[in-house]
Amino acid sequence: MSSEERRRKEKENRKNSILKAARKLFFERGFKSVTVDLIAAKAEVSKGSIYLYFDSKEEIYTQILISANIERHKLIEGFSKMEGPASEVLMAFARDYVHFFLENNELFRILMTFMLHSENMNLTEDQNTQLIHTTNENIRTISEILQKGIDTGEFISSVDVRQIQNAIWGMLNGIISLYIYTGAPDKRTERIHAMVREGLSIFIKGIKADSVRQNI
Amino acid sequence: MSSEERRRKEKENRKNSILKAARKLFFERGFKSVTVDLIAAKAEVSKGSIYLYFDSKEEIYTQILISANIERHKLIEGFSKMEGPASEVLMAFARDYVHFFLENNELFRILMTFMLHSENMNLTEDQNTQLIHTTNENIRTISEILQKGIDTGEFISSVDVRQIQNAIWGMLNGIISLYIYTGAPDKRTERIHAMVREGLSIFIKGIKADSVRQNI
DNA sequence: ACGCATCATGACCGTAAGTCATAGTGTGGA
DNA sequence: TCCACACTATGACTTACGGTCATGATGCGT
Repeated sequence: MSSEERRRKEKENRKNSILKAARKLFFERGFKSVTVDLIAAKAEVSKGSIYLYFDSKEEIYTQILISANIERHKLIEGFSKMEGPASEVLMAFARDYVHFFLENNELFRILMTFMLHSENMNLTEDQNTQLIHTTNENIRTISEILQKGIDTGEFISSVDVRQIQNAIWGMLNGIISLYIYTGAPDKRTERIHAMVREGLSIFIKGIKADSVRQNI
Repeated sequence: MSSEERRRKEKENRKNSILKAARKLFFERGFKSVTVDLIAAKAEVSKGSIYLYFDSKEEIYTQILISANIERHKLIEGFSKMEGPASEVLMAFARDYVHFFLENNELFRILMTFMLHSENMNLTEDQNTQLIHTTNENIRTISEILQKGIDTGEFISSVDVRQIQNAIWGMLNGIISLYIYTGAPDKRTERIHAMVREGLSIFIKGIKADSVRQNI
């Protein structure tokens, strides 16, 4: 039915405009200092309406990461199909990943908050699953690059791809946390990227086929 | 003066017993669901007294990490003086570090909360400095181990020790976050340790002198 | 024994998340 | 055209919690 369809669409729009307002506020001031009343004011709806579309402030916060994940997924699909040595693709991916979260500081905080406090986020099973799914979808790229490297003989085949994916992901997240903490803008950014480059290239050296001949 | 000294001591005791009560509660229920009234009840003091010793709930939370850092420092001093190949010492350190935070989940959350939200923690400059200092003191061990490895020729000398220290630290923290998120106890613990072992050993391979002969 | 300084207390305040009774709006049928 | 009904919007209200402060207790030096 056309009217029902329009209804659904309008509902989706309303939800999105709340999300958009919330996103802007959270990015400007962080989770704690943004009140639901503020979001309501910014989105030009009443507070009650917010709770018509979301169950809690935490859900709004989470939802922002989910939609960012989905958007981002489209942008990074290319990496796993990229030409050239897997090691270079991996470096490029890492650079992009770090760049993305340095530019979107608060998104990273959402990710970490979720990782560290998933139980206290009052999310439904569905929302939980969705967040995990979209996140996994994005980091799986690392596995794909690693696998390509193994297939072409560039990387040794004795590594557990999934585990290395997680180790690399962990390293990137850890480095980003470090940056967010030391916090300074500008110059610091370049140092972080240097750290990622150096750290990852050592890592790559460790899985390169020709550097471990004696171990095979 | 004896009476003034006793006063100071009693004050310190009071502070410690509040800290002890708070620690127990935070470890059981996490930051958010522990109220200051609860801490007061557990420590058998009034709420007002709590604020005689601490400026904010966040300060209590932070102080717990600081004292844990200090205690832990005594325990890990040994690592940098440990006999044997630096790579093995590094592995042992990593295992210990991860083990510590897996056992003390909430301490890790405090660390990360501080790293991600240091501005919103309402800490005085002093408290801030103290936390940074004690944390640095503990992770500097990594640098010391790396340096020893370089000095004995086990590791290549072309690496930036400080940067590698941070990369390794980041990796460990990232992996711990991942664990806390996937959360399951028991079996998961062994998988995490396996991930740390594999990740770090690849890393070590990347900085070992004899695996990069062709790069020198 | 008195006065002063320090410490302890819990009623109280302000703020913010979340709820709900009430009001508005648009749609389908008479 | 108008009515009834379902769905949506609203903001005053409730509740909970961090933090404060006026009042009272305690003990030390004189």
